[in-house]
Amino acid sequence: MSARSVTQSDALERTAERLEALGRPVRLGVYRALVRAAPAGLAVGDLQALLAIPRSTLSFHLRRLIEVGLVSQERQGTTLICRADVTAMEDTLGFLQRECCTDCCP
Amino acid sequence: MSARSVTQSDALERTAERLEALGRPVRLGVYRALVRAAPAGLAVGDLQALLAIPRSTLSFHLRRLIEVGLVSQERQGTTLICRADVTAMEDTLGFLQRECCTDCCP
DNA sequence: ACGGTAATTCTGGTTATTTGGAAATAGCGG
DNA sequence: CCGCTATTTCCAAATAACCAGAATTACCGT
Repeated sequence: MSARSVTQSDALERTAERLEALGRPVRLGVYRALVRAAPAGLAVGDLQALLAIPRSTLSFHLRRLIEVGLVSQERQGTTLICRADVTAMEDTLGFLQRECCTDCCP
Repeated sequence: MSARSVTQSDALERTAERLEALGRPVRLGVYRALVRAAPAGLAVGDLQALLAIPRSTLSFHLRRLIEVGLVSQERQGTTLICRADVTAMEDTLGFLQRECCTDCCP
């Protein structure tokens, strides 16, 4: 309805989305590798070699992480550099900690 | 192999498991309600009234949260009191923050 | 033991996710 | 434009998740 429609339940949905994205060992592994490779990032091919999973499978999971804003890509010639977006993670942890600290440890 | 078999990838799997459990709006909502009701906790029936979802559906999702250690139950007569287990969440956030802080913000 | 309340498990139908090979796309160098 | 490398999209099959009604278990009071 209103222009300011970022309600609390939107935040819950967005957080859930990101948690779900990280809630699969393969994807959490991908994300971890990217965080460790920060700030330079890692090419898709490097990730593939590192994690030893088929290209198409990696691509599928990367897309998931990108869709929810946890990872971003930048093209450099023929290779795509992937980077973890720390802001998204901070937002997610922030929601969790806020929820955790409401009414129980003020 | 060894008795001390809690490897780093076990931690990754356990974390992923918990993130997946929280990675569904319904379950994140359940968990949030329980955190807010801490330390007293909430009966299953109260949760059901609060969230307005069918009993069996709530039961299904609660089991998920219990299996991964995020929620515990204590029987009080005929009612089951549910509580959020803060330790599990702290472990999960700890893993995430540790991963986030390796090589990128020392 | 019986009746009532609280909650779980059973069951099935439906929908979403994961997976990886094969084919298609994108960009560069010659 | 052609070949080459890097990566994605397409596709089909196997698996897993979700939902909610009906049947079941658990516990208490009388």
